[in-house]
Amino acid sequence: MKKSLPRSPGMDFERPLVTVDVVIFCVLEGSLKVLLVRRPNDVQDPFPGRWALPGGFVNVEKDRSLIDCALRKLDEKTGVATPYLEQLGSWGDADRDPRGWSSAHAYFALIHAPTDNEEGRRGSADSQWVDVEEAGRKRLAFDHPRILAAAIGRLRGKVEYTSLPAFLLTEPFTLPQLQHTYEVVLGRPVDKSAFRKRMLDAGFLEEVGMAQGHSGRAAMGYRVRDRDQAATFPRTFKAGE
Amino acid sequence: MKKSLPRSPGMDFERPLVTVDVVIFCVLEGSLKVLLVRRPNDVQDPFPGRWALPGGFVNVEKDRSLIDCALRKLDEKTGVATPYLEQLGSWGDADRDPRGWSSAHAYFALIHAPTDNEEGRRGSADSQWVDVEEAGRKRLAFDHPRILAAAIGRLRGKVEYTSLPAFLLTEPFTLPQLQHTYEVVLGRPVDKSAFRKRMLDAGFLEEVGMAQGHSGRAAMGYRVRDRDQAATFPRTFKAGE
DNA sequence: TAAATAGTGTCTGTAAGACAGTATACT
DNA sequence: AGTATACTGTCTTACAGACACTATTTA
Repeated sequence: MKKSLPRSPGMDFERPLVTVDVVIFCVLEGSLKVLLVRRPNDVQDPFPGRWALPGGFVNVEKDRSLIDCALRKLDEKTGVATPYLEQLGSWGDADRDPRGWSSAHAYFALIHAPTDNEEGRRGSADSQWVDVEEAGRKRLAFDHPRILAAAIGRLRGKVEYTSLPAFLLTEPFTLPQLQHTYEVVLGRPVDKSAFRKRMLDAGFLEEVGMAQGHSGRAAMGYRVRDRDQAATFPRTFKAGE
Repeated sequence: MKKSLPRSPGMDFERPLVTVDVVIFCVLEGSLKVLLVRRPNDVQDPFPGRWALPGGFVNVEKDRSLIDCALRKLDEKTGVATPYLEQLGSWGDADRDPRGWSSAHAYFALIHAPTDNEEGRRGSADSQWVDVEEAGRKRLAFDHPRILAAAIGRLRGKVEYTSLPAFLLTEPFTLPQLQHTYEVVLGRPVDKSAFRKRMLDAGFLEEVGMAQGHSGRAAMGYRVRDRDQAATFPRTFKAGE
């Protein structure tokens, strides 16, 4: 297969290792969590037994593209096939992997909280949902601390002016639920009236019937109109309630 | 060197090709330009003779990191050592390079217009400053059309709420010059009064004495306070003058 | 003194935060 | 009826766009 062109004379140099890592977020038990996996406890392996972001080498046979590779890893770890997925950046240098010059393509994904029957809410022995604050303090493998920090920074930043938190909820959801998700990610309260105006004016939500089930007045249920892209607002949030 | 750990059994798979490409912008003759290079006219080579973005394979021996590699390519093509440099994204799949599965790390750089004595203003036979509109219509090598489109989109987008155009000018510059640069990149006029308030309030500029030399009233000269990061504004521009 | 360009002041519209008020569900 | 929650209306403030005005330079 391939090598349709004659092998150029300049092509016989050492190639870097290429990995894809995915920072997977969800909101669970009222706080923002990230999925960490435990590296195999094998002395052959770099960082044995340490927590790390899910990821691994690109498989030239199986993966048609970087995004395919990211989706594959996400599906393997969470069973979620259609998340919000965004490229975060890439990190590559001679020292980040003891096995050699390596470059990592990092993605970040937003998924709704796992239900009790899938894979267990709290994770398993080699895979766990960890509070972002706590994950930031852990001594993760490779340069995953800076990748995680970049992901959290990007998420917190974009929440100020996009509809990203909508992808952290199961549909349909109500505006109070969405507001709560914003508050969890931002780490501060936001004004109810301003919040509702903002979300409804942005026009990315679609009414989908009343949602009942708890005490108090019933709320309108919504879903996002176009799950392939986030809405952006013209202005950032200010202080709050 | 390296290979300090025993070669793991799972490490003998095919590695993708890894390249770094740089989208280099400047403002020349009143319009936004991008640097294109001509690929060698060699049948061994993919896309012989076609225009492409400057870039090439990561050299594991010479490049300590991806950014180093990007800076090296920029310096080789333009002689500029301290540009504004930002990671744009990465593109990788089985088909973008006929020589095999390849991934490209793309950066974009903003530099001031080349002076007449360096390398020639319009470029040379194998390297040319091209208007972005025209470059967008060219049939560039590889998937460079989509990388270029992403870079232009990112630049135009960020100009709405950052100080990026300041990096397209030689220091010191005046506020009218800066406004003109914004207008060139945005492709539309902006209001003078609002513009000045915005720039001065953002506090990223530093007065550096009056600038004379042409007809009309002399203007204050400025330089950016911290060349390592762009300022961001709370709001986006609206329509204009 | 006129032309050209730099810089300022004032008005207005828009949109968000504050917060109190109204509506509708369940017990 | 009372409580809990969803939703709306009104006031105020901040800030950007519009645009006319003043200031300072060169010809």
